[in-house]
Amino acid sequence: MSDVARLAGVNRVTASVALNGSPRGGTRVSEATRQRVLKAARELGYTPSAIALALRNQRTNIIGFYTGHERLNTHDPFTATVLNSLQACCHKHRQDLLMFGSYERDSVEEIYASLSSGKIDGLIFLPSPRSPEMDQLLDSHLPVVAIANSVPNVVSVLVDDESGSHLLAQYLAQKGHRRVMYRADTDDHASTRCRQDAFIKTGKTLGMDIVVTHGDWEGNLQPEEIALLTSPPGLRPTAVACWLDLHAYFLLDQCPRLGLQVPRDLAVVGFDGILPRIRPAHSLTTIRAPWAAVAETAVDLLMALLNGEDVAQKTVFPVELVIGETA
Amino acid sequence: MSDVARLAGVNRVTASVALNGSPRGGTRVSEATRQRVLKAARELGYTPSAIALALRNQRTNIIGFYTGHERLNTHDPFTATVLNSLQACCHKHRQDLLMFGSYERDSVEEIYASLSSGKIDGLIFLPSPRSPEMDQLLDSHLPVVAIANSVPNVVSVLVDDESGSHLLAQYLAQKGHRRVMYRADTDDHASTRCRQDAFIKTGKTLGMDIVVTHGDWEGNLQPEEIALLTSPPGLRPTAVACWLDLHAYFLLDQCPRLGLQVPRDLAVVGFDGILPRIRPAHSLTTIRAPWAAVAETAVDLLMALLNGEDVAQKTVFPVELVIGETA
DNA sequence: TTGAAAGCGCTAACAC
DNA sequence: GTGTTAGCGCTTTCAA
Repeated sequence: MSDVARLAGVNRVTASVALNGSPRGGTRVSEATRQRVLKAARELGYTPSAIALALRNQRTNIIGFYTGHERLNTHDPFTATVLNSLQACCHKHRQDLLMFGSYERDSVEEIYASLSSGKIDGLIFLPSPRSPEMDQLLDSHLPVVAIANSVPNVVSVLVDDESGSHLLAQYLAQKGHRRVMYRADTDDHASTRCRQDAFIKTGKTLGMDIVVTHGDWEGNLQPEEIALLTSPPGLRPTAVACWLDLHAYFLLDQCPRLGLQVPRDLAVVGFDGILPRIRPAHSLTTIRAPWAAVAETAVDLLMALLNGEDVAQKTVFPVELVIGETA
Repeated sequence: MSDVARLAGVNRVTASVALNGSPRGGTRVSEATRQRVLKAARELGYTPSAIALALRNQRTNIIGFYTGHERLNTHDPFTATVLNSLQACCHKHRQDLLMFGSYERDSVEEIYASLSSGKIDGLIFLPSPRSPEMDQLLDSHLPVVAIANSVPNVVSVLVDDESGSHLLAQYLAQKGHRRVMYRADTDDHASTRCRQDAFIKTGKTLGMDIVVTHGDWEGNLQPEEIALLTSPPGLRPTAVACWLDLHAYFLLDQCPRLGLQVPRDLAVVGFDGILPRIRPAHSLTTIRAPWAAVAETAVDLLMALLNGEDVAQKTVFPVELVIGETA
């Protein structure tokens, strides 16, 4: 910019104001000088330095996306959907999106340092299985908005997990299912626990016998789950509810191998309603939630937070039952 | 850091050196002072400012990922795979990954300004349909590595498109197919053109009649394609080769509606071999390429470029034929 | 072994 | 309408 100023024959500050306006919007430079400065800038191919601006303004216009303690898996349809929407919404606000993926071997201190280095103005946090303790981070002054899982003392954008589970249990009960297996999350998040508790509560009320099982954290079937599913027809569950669509799809893949025909021998339902880009083999009965809106709202709220506005601590989006061919 | 220095009773620069070492690695501070500084830093919860460092060193340790002119679609299995791998590899190099998604309405100037604002040290470029002209960008001094499509004068990491198409044409010919439809990319990239040309060349040599068609840019079937596929058995193609797996999957979805049973009535092959996280309805015959390695290599090369090393202008990875149930 | 000076690129606040 | 000053947080060069 010094060069631009020199070429235009003005002071650096004048150039700055000519290019980017003055603090209180007042006309500072004459039209003639402004034109001269603009011309000089064009000739020199001047591009403002985002870094210098960031240092000056204490604001980078970058927001971070952090998913916790396995590396960011963009293959995951849920993560992909959220990421897509975050990206679009950041763009709308003229912010950039920085991806944080941490690994097992990273210490919490490292993550903390990385997150609070000033590189980002705020953080969108998608709590995931095996996130490290985030207390320190959340105690810091970095504005954070959590997605999908409520985190104490953090602005959170959620979907109505309770209603979703309620709808599913009701639907299965109405279809006559009384012995039901619930494939729960291995980790204990507010949201996943809520889905589980609500399902069990409604199910019990409607006369269901519910057995809770856990896949591994990727959703693969465990030996005890296989044992249960292959026990004699009068004993084995007639329906399985999975806490996440992905896990339901994995189960559906295994059914032929287990000699189970869906939905005749086994009904399967999921939760999240995200349609993969490539149509899967089964059309799943599930709960659909407006994840794009969730992500967009999260960014909007984060921007509001950055502007010093007060925002709602919790935003909850409604969900709906989508009936597919699996239950 | 001033605070840390004050608390430790030393000068700012002494603190700096104590925390991060001196330029030429010489011992500069006594162990006693170093300990005092470290202690002070811990007490004050000091975190270095990435921005100040960036301004000082002219290096942000952020690298950008740019896919051109529609918004970054992380839902796309190909993009997801690349992104995943980029993220992991950036982490390995202790770099952060910044996502650039641009939209139709963004002018090339805006994109250029954004990319060359100094926010990123270098760029991974995934040329995609409808990328804007990047000449200006590529003329700039921003180090760039292109993925999947070779770009003139830019370091590129590619897969062997020619061999892939050759293998596919050979396979289809050997299965007896003589009337073949080639679903080409709507845009004219080096890589996609290479796939198409090689397929046609090998196919012709082996006695095939090849009709080239184009889906829309998302891969949906167009009226003329439907007309072709539903023409009388003796006339219509017996096989379809798609330039991208995604488009093959879209076609496969439509086949039942067109009264075509795969592979009896129609053989379908794709190109890229990326397995979606959720198993699709069909196991596709395709060309598999090591995309994770491609992305990783791209980051490695970019880092080398940033360190002022000379790197190969082109890196080409081999591919292999994967036989599924669709051809 | 430590301190002082200078500067990375930019702009709010204040003179003139 | 324009120029001067000072400082965002840090580090390299040089002098003590």
